[in-house]
Amino acid sequence: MTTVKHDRQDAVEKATDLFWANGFHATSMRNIQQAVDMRPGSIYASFGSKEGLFKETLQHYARASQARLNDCIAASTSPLEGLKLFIRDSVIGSRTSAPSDICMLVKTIAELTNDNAELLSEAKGLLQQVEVAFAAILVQAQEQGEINRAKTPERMARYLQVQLMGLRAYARANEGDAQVIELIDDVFDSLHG
Amino acid sequence: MTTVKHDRQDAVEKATDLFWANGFHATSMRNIQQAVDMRPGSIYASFGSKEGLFKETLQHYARASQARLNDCIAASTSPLEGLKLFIRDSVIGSRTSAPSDICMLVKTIAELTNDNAELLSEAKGLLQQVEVAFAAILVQAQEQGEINRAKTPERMARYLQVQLMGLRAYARANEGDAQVIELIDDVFDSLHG
DNA sequence: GCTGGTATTGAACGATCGTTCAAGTTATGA
DNA sequence: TCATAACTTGAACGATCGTTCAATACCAGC
Repeated sequence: MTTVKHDRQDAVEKATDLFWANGFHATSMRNIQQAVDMRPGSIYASFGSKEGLFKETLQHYARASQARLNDCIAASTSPLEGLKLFIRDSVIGSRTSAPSDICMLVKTIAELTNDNAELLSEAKGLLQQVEVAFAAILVQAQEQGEINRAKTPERMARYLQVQLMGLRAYARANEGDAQVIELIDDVFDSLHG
Repeated sequence: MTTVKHDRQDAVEKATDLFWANGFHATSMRNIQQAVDMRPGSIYASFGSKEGLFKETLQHYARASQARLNDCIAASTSPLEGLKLFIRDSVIGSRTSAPSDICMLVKTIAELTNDNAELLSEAKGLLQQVEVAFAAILVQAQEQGEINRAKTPERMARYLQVQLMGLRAYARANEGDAQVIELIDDVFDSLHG
């Protein structure tokens, strides 16, 4: 059923791509109006403000990331391999298909300050949810004996989060894929030891 | 000798703090005019444009970072310990004293796009210089037998770069220092193995 | 077919953006 | 002391920013 009412979900997705590619400040409402084919009045009726729309795109991005993580786990024979697939896909895959190499949440906490305190803490909170998801998967990996129990799942999840942030930032700064793949292998080798 | 001519170096330093804290787009020329106590004409006579000034601040930041790295090496008994001191200081020290937790160069490549291609590649180039400096120090560490020669200095320098980027981003996203210190110890433990 | 509410339109608002430049001020050398 | 060069000033420019709102178009229920 097609309605005259604009598709909210579609608008959020298109806005996400713009914000992800260009950041909060460098994306103007006029850029968004053009991308989603809505006039300012409709956008403001739906989302309230630029900040309101941006907040929804952050949540949309995080939701999509969680779904991709679940897919990677489901497609793999073990939890740890699923994690590696996810990280590989996040770091390498984003280079061509995604709007930016860098994680949108990391990009956001890098760009924003206390001038946009609510958006900043929203991004921080969503990042912590990712870490929690990592920890849950690592618990399974420990139970299945894939990794030893020398370190707590929380500590390893923290470690993985640092690696993912660092790898994606590094991938943005440097062109070659080969070196990055090598680095990812190093990360998962160190998890077994 | 105090001249009526404004102090270029001082202006660059103050502009660096502003750009580092708020990013390129969120820092207006009027913010800078106020911080450096210059009128627009003088600034544009000295630096040409906002982009020109920003480029100089990137170079100033990189120069200061290199100097701090040298200081850390000089203050330590071994190359590897000097590196650890540098990374510790970069990640923990920046939390209170510096304008931002995150490396200004990483923040820049996260924020900017091809709309500011020259600034983007300038930041990338300066980041590569840091990696080269890491590699040179790791060569010394290998010669002194601090770390084995299983991996090339370039590969380990790449690894360190990823860690530094990741740790500083993580430090921005999460409050506690203790967890970050733990993570840094993990990094240098893995370098010996 | 008419009516009442809901959604959309696009011109317009004041604020702020990066930048320019004629006018004014200060230092220099003869 | 005065002409000239060097530097600073601050008002002003056009463009664009996020946002508003009266006018218009649309559709459901009677």
